[in-house]
Amino acid sequence: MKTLKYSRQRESIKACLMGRRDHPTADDVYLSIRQEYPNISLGTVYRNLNLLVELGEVQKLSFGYGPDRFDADLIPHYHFVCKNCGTIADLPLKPFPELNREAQQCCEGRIDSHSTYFYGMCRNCMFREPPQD
Amino acid sequence: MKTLKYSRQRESIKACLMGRRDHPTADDVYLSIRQEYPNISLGTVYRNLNLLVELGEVQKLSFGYGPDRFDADLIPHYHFVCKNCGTIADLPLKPFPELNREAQQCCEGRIDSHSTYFYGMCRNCMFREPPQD
DNA sequence: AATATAAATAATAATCGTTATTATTTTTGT
DNA sequence: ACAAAAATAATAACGATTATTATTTATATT
Repeated sequence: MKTLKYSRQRESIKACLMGRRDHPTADDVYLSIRQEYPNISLGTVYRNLNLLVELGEVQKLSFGYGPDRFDADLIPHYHFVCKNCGTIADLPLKPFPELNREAQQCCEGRIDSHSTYFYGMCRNCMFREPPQD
Repeated sequence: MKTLKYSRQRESIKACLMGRRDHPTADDVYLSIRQEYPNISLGTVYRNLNLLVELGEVQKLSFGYGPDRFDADLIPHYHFVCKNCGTIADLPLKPFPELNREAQQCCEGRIDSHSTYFYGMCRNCMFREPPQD
């Protein structure tokens, strides 16, 4: 069988993710880790991020456009995406289980989960941008 | 200003989308249109699909993995994704505006919309696949 | 501590989905 | 019929991600 072996790179990747709140992309993580391990390769970052997702230690966020993001905060929560600047923010909002129940009532298959992203304009952009007409 | 000109290819693309319920990818549409216009190019399909989305005549679906899908059904509704076979199904479920309201209460920016996808196993796969342990 | 193994790595190529470029064709207004 | 603008087919380029491979590293066993 395939056993998991320790790797300092993986530790560093996980530590990096746990240390930030900005939902970095694989490339963001790569740039950050490079300061400690200057010749880590991007492929290693991707492989370990995916591994951590499989292990359930990290979650991957995919919303419509741009590269995927990673989040080490395992407490279930929704995300907000600013359509203007692309920033992702955590919403301190517990996922609604009743959504799955509602959907189940009109679905012939079995519903296990849902993913919801909220879109709009973040506070920063609201002040910086000209008001919409 | 930039005016829109008729194109038979665009008409065919829209007709194709309106004629099917399976949420095809750009490539699916391409293969279908090729029967009528054997040397249409994939770029033309992408360009027109995006144009139709901008015009609000078609919606684009992006959920986590794989290529984007397109849907000519403009009545707002949610979608179900089978994690086993990848099929997309419409859920005859009106989007919940209260979701936006709930999220707005704990968001400093302005929330305009949300996108929700439900994941699970479709009826077909439930019967075909060994029951999960 | 030395050795054998299996897994992880860095470097790099390859893939996938999509967008950009450009010379040519088609639409449309005069 | 003609000119101007837009759309096209063909193709190159792109960004994000995965696959390949020779080398290095971690770990279990001697």
